[in-house]
Amino acid sequence: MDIAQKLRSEGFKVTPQRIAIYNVLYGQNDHPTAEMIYQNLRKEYPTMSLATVYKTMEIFERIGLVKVLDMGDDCSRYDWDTHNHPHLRCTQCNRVEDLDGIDVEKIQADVERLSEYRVTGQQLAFEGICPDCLRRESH
Amino acid sequence: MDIAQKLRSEGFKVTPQRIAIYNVLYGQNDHPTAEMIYQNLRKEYPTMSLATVYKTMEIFERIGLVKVLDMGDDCSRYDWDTHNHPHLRCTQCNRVEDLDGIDVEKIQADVERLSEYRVTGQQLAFEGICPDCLRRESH
DNA sequence: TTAACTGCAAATCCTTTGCACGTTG
DNA sequence: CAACGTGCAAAGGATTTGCAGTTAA
Repeated sequence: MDIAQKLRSEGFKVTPQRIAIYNVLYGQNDHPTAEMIYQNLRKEYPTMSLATVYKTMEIFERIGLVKVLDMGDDCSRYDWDTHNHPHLRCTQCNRVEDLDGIDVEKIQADVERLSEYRVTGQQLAFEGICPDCLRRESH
Repeated sequence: MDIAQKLRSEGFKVTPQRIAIYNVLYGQNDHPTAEMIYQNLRKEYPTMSLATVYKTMEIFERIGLVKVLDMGDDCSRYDWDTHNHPHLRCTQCNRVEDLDGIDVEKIQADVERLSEYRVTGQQLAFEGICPDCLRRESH
């Protein structure tokens, strides 16, 4: 099911803005902020507004089309890949990356067992220095 | 080493406000927000200001006396227990709790191996429904 | 004594909201 | 055509900052 169908099936309308915003997000792997998405779209849609980006993201989050990330740098970042996985932010170049290979299901099961919570969400955020910046540092 | 000594050894002055703020934090296990600490202290220190709480927390964080938590509810929470451990927030009563028993060192080592980052910080935040609220729900 | 700290008020930054106009279904 | 969406501007809320008066060392 593509975004247009997903939106309609959840009772939302399909607009050029929503499609464009999703495409920006989907096309890159950089976990952009609302501002980054907005700047990216201004060229093509001169009337695009930041408010529309935020409103769209709220809908996308609600219907499971994006995951909102708190990476500890005072603004939300968005990920089109909504399966649970950890993220890393480089404190030097500020990039945010996905990390595969961690068994998040096991961690969540452990958390449920140890806490007796019914866990409904998780945010595994790491910060550090990325390989590129480490290399740059050693010169 | 107590807070007074720690502050002095790091070149900061020891003030009644700083001691009071630390004591509020240390005395309870509720991971309070700046606002909660401020409200808690107004009785005893009528002139206490929110700005002082924030400025104090910044210093405490810098010298390793507190850990700042992002629990996804739009405001920072503070934890006097700075050893790495996961936190849980109940989405119904909004409490934030510590969780012991997860091997965070192993997770961090896995993250470093898989990503090749030098990891300097981590934030393991879970949300869900706490045992009390689950019980309340089932009535 | 003096460098640091406090606390008020104002500023800042991200995000949300109100509303008139435009668009989708 | 009725409900929903857009985009501007203004509001909101957490946090930070400037600064004059106060305090720790």
